[in-house]
Amino acid sequence: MSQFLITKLEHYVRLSAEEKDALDALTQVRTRRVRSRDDIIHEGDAPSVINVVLEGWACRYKTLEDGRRQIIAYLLPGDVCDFSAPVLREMDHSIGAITTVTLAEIAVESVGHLFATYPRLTQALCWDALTAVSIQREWTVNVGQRTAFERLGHLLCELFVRQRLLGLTRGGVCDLPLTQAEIADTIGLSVVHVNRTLQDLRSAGLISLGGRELTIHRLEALQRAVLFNPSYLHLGQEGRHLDAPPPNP
Amino acid sequence: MSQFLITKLEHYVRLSAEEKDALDALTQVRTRRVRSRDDIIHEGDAPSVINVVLEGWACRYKTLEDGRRQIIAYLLPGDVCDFSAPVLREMDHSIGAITTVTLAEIAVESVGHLFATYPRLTQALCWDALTAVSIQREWTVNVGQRTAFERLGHLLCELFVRQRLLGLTRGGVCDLPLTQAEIADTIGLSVVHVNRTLQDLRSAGLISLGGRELTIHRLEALQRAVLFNPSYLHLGQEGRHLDAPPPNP
DNA sequence: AGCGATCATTAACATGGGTTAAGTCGCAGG
DNA sequence: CCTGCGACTTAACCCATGTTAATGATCGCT
Repeated sequence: MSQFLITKLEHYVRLSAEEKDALDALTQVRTRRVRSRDDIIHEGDAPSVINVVLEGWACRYKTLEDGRRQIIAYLLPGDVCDFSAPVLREMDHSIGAITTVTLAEIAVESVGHLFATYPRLTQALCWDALTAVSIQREWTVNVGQRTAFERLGHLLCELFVRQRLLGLTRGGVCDLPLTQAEIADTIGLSVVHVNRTLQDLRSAGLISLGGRELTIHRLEALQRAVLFNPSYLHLGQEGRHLDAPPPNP
Repeated sequence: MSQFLITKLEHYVRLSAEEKDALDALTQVRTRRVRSRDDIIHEGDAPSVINVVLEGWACRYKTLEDGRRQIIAYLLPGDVCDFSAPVLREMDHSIGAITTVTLAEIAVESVGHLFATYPRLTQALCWDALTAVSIQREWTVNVGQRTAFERLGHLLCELFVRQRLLGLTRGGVCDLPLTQAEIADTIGLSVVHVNRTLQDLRSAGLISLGGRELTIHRLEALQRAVLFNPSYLHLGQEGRHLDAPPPNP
């Protein structure tokens, strides 16, 4: 069930069978299904459980009073939605389902117990949470400094590499269940310009995109073209050989 | 010494004298002084201690290969530089001193001891760390969705409110030791446009800025004009009355 | 007091990306 | 089979912001 979470954590720390079982047990107690486009948690809520994505894509987002929306993060299988809930109480942003999403609902106390019992697991979950923060910082760089072409390419690189980490890619191909409007709200561009920029990436022979599927034809070339340096993903030992950053002289 | 850190944490959780003393003791063991413009930690470093700003301003930043720079966060007195260091090892970004900065260097083990001994303190520090992440998310929204005018105003609001939390404001006045180039690299604009936008804010009668000092003449009006909603700062009980968000119908 | 450096300001001009408005395609539902 | 809706695409036009460059202020240092 929590296969993806385990796969991800094992890139940081090797887990014992016992630890994996404990994690697996937790995610099976209670699950929830949220339909595409519905909210998983809404800003202002004080969730009483911790949600983990088991299947499907979700996103964090914030909406300004006048309707402008910024997608702040994508949550893929194995990602934790609301680590902050037990401490901060009120959500300062919403989480929405992109596709239909299956969630594990985990009681806060069971997580506390997990932490107290398995230090290695705790370490791995910390690593994961800190990596999420690092991704957030990189996104600030992305919208702050990069051109439209770079922003879009960078986003696609990230989503591809993150999926590869989960074993969700097939060669140079991966899912990409986003509309262009969602992409636009992610990288701070208009839909029209996302479309234009997508054409540029296609005609540069770097990617194909359509039918919810992304193909990256030359990952290294794309990475170089958009200044994508995967070190912010903190792939760790296991990850590093999977995705050697382009040797940058 | 760690007065600002304590002041900040007390907005989240009331601390006992013993807890405050413990915190204070930690920050007095070893301090370091870094001159304006020098780096406190550089990307790729694996710091062996945890740095806390005692005095002065610092910033997190990332540099792209071609020299573009994005400031990712400001660190004010009481802010922790590198909570992630013990887990992730390598820094994925740099931290630089804006003004001359005094740091407390705290051994990782003493923090572990602190956590084990004082649960309330642990909770407060978690709250603080999670708030920092929330600020990072808001910055993504800021550069992604807001106009130049809103971005700049939003940044100024944040820096003012954060300083007020520390007791560092004098009426509507606070320090602002940033150059326009630094502001530009923070909100993803050119220096020239920051200057223009600053003129707009001034001629709207909202602020005065000069000589490292910012005056906000009408905070509520400014907040409304730039869609600043302080809830992402998670001010908590104590903070809320200090800074009532504009009642937003 | 004068010098050099850094920072702020302004003007003139260029452009990346936004806006508006059609038009097309695919597909779920009646 | 038609209808309607959501997503994608394209074109024409426009404006917010970038670029370049020159001029002033400010300030620490000698």
